[in-house]
Amino acid sequence: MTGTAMDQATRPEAAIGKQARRSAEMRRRLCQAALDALCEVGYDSLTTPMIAARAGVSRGAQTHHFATKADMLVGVLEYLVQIWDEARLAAFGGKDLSDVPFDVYLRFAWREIFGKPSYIAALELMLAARVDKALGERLRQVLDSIVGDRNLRWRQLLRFPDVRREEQFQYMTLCLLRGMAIHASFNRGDDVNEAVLEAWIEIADKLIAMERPGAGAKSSRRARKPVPR
Amino acid sequence: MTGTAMDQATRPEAAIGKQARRSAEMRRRLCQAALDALCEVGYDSLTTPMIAARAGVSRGAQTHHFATKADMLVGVLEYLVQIWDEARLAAFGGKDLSDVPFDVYLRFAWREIFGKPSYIAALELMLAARVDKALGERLRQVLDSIVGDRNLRWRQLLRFPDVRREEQFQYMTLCLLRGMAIHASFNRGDDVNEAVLEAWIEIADKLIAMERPGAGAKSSRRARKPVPR
DNA sequence: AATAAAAAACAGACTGACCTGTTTTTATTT
DNA sequence: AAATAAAAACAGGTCAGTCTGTTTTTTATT
Repeated sequence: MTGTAMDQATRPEAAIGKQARRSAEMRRRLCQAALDALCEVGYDSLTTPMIAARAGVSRGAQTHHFATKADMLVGVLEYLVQIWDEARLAAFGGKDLSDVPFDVYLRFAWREIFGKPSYIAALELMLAARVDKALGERLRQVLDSIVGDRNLRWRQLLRFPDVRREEQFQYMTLCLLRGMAIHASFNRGDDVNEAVLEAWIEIADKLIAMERPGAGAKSSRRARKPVPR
Repeated sequence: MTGTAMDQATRPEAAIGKQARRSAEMRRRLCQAALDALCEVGYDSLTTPMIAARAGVSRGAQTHHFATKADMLVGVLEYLVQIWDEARLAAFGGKDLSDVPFDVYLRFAWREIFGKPSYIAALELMLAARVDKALGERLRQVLDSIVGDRNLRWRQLLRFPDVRREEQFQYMTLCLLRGMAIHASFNRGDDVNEAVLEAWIEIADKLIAMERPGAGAKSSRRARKPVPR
């Protein structure tokens, strides 16, 4: 019906016109409401009327912007990705991550992304994608669109000579963070996650030191210039 | 109404009577059907009529054994835990795990438990528990009932002098496996999990060697008697 | 042991509520 | 005036829980 969700949702809201701005604002409100609802009631109980009500708009307005529920869900994930981006920019700016110690970045990732309730929403979407193949394809597309940038950031962060091992390390950390998110959700009131995070940092520091070319034991915590050149 | 689910589901089906056996069989069929359905259509689309239909029983029979949907879900998790137990027994018997190398156990855990589609079902239940507090309490109770045995097994497996660090290591591995399960579900057709598993084994071996008292580099892969005594 | 009473297992239908997607109407912008 | 945005009502379908009735098994009684 309308253009794809991404076209409008991610388009920088420049001076395109009044209705475009109104439209973008409405989409944002709906996505925010949907995300809140998803966090609060869970994927299973999430309904389109409820999203509209929370956004304070009619169902008609909603269906105009998001024709189907799947469209709405894709919109939510795009919105989330946007939030993550903004959080990263707020923490590190657009700067090269070569100067950021691994533990600093990891703590940021847990605190601002994986440890937040909204990440559970993302997980629920991913699990829902398992059975709804069409939705899954669209969600994967959203996440794939940032995988390139993410790899680049990790490249700056770790700078393993062996890129294959670097990727392994990256995915391992990702799996760990996701697992921690689940643990935090299910066994709440449990401080084991903090300990696990610290333990992984400890291990990671050693691993990074081992993988890097001129390795000293604590090389990862004090970063130096990106490339000696 | 009837006794708790566990009483009947886990009670050894000895000569208690014809009715008890029939009941246990029916519960088993329903739980198996519910698990299958959960794996196939996902938590969101799981319905009670659909479970009954798959089990080939009437809805009346179903509601007799599981009055509410939540009862049914608790039953599924109990059933799953039972399956995991059986898989472990089939692989290692009831024997002490002190002789089992870590990598063997970890590979088993991935192959027979976390890497299976049914583990996603368990994850979906855990995520559903986030919003349904009452269900969550019951599910946690089911899983808590095995946490003692699990800790014992890991104690045999790892034998860290520092139990605190051992627990850390255990939870770290658990988080990793859960994260891998999600990755396998969402990004299927991806062999990165195997690599991550191997990488973790490699790291773990070193960690185990470091934590153990008389440590040689490869001490973890060739296990020796539980306690020198 | 035989029979009557009670309890448990099973079957099928019903209901009130709610959800998704669609269609029809009204308002706002260009 | 034309097109887009928003509102409101509608239609078809489904689900969870409940209820009534039937069959099978167990227990109590004589």
